[in-house]
Amino acid sequence: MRALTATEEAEIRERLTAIAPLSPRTWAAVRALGTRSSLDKGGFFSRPQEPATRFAIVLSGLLRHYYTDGRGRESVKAFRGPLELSGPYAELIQGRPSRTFIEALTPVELFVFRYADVEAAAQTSLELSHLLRRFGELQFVAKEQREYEFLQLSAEERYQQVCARFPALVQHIPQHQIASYIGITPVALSRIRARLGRRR
Amino acid sequence: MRALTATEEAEIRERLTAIAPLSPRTWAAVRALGTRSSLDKGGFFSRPQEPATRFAIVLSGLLRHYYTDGRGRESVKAFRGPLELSGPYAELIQGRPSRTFIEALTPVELFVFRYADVEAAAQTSLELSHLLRRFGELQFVAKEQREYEFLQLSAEERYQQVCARFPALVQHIPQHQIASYIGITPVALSRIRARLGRRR
DNA sequence: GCCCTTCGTTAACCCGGGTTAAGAAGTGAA
DNA sequence: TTCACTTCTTAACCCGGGTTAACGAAGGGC
Repeated sequence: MRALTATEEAEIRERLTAIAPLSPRTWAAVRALGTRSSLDKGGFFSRPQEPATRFAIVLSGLLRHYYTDGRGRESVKAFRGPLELSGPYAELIQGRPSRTFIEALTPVELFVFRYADVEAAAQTSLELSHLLRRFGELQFVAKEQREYEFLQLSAEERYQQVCARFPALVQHIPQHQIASYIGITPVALSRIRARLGRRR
Repeated sequence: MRALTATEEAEIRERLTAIAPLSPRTWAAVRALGTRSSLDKGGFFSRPQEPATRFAIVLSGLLRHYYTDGRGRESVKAFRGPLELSGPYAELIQGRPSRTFIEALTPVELFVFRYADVEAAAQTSLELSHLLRRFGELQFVAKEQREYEFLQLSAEERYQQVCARFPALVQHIPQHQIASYIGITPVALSRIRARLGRRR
């Protein structure tokens, strides 16, 4: 378990500062709470039934958040890449066991926090409390954006949004996972792609 | 503009306390920031283009959050009833102009806050900061639940969820607004209801 | 009373996406 | 190399929901 490189530290700090102001003291406290950790491709950062206790900042690699229904059908909630935050957030908030798989799509390096530690620190730090709040708010905005896409966009339009927003992702991720992310089957996505290809 | 009744005060306080702990001092500060206000049926608490500056606790009545796309098609994001919070939350958070209509479906009594006031107060109050955080987290959980419903439930199942969760609402709200809430057309909802009726 | 609007229902037709199945191409392991 | 597995594509068929239109019922305003 290596320490953070100077570059990684700077990146994380900048990332957090973009969410909310972060004094040197608070940053030092946050940094001390995290530990570096890695996952092999195919490994899991979270699985259903496990207690939800940790979240992480992605240092490198790509993760996928998903769950399965009773009949084993997967639904992809999100993909997370470098400097994004990953974890079973809804379950952490609610103090419930995890219901979501978080899987490494590539080898992944993480900077991991125990949620309870951060929460405890936020009890005495306005800055940290504010950071947690801003973080929750951003998560909310992202979900509302997704709600908008389901309410007002067709599957084809949702696919084009994904292509526009995460061009790198579309290259490197199995297509059926993108289909699941936009709420359709792999076959349907294949047809959409054929349609778009023909049309151009 | 009347003051809050003792009952209303107690209800609001209990409601906020259920979100996060609230000392007498903090409660007094919060209460002092709000003002009572009312809307006639059909009135708007928020409209697109307006600056997003306020949110409110519903004292009585029913509100509907929705937006329209370019072609005037409405999509309902949420319904809000007594003791729930209403406001263009995503826009408040982001400091952007409102994009959502918030319409009174019945005459409505509100206890209104200016978001900037509450934010400012949270700069010096850990308790208030925590309250805002918990509030954002709950909003997030609600949206994630909605994402789940779009990803894994059919329109018919989504309708049954609504019936189970908001039985009162289904009685009193125009059906086409419920259709919009679950992401289908009024005609489709009518067919689903006919199907369900036949089946039982 | 009347008109007008809103709301819900039903029917006909179309189309997008689900389902199943088959096959092609690529990848990895034995 | 061969076999197995995954991924993607295409086709055929079905079904749910969108669209349009017509109709009836309910409610408000005059």
